[in-house]
Amino acid sequence: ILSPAIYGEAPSNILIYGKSGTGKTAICRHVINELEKACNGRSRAIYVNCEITNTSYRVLQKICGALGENIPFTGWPTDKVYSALLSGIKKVNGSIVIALDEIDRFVRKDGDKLLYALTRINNELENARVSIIGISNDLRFTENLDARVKSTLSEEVVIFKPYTAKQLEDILYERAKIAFMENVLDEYVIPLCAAYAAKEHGDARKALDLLRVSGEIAVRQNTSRVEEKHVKLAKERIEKDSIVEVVKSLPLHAKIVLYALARHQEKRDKFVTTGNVYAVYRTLCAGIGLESLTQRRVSDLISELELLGIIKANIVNRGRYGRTREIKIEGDYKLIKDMLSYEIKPKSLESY
DNA sequence: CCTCCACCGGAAAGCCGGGTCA
DNA sequence: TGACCCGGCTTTCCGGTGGAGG
Repeated sequence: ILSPAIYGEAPSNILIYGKSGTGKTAICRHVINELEKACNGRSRAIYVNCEITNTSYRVLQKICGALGENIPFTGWPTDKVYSALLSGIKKVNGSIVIALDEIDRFVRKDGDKLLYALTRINNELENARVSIIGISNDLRFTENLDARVKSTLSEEVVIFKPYTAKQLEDILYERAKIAFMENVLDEYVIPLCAAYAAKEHGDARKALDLLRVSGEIAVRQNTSRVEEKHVKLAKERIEKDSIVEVVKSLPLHAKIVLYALARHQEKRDKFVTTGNVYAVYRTLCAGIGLESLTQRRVSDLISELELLGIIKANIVNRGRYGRTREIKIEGDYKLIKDMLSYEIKPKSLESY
């Protein structure tokens, strides 16, 4: 699709979709590098990761910087930045390919104004042409774009399918050759890593993490070989870490609700109802001198926790005893409880 | 077959911090 | 600088509901 750029012509705009770990970024960067090499300075290719550079201004600044127009990282009015961009572009006597990675994050935060400007910039140019590569892992992100932007941007759409287990294996074998000494990997280690990752929408990054952590665990255990059990341990550790991450970043009240649930579940292993959780939640709030939210809101928080996959909440009808949700923490509630008990310290823990 | 429990979940409006604009 | 807007979070209000028990 990009080959016209080699002759200084403008390639079509491209939208690339794919789940995380399917190689969008890696391939895009590689292709862009090759492109720059192939066209020998005639055309230019610029890569911007919008997850880090996530405001219009800074994206523009990045692009201008790459075109040799230095702009302070804050302070200029937008129109001045645009004219700097224009003069930067005019210096190039060919086409310019701009890759915007994680474009959905940026649009969510800053809207589509910049994209609109970029897709229309060609109208003001004579001998240079700009085309855009948008990379997103959200298939629906174009839905809330300006219709004109949407249609120009998706001249070409490329979808990256998730890797199959077999493909993941190939990738892992390739890397293992570099990372491990010969014959330290047990025969089933790589297929197992691949299989785990394939289950999670074929995420190659996950597969590689799994293999690396397995290796680290084996080293720490002073064994000379990496075996299946290490992979299993690695999987557990990665899962645990990600739960810890999610729980840490929860808003305060969600944490208290979760803590209430964990404490309740510790007492009785059975499912807990919304009413139960709410009662415990209120005493916890009172304990730390915090205004409690309404049950309606807590009900929503519970739904959010379920969406995050930390808890399970099924709606059940218990006839005479009403309709409610049966809630349970997925996996290790002790871990969650211990984590949160540091943060939430009721004055009277024993009151419940 | 009816009742009524104990919530669910939609709608609408208020609050608040942050940003925009003239 | 003040009027205004926006979006996220929260409250208020309320209609809806599947089935155990009468």
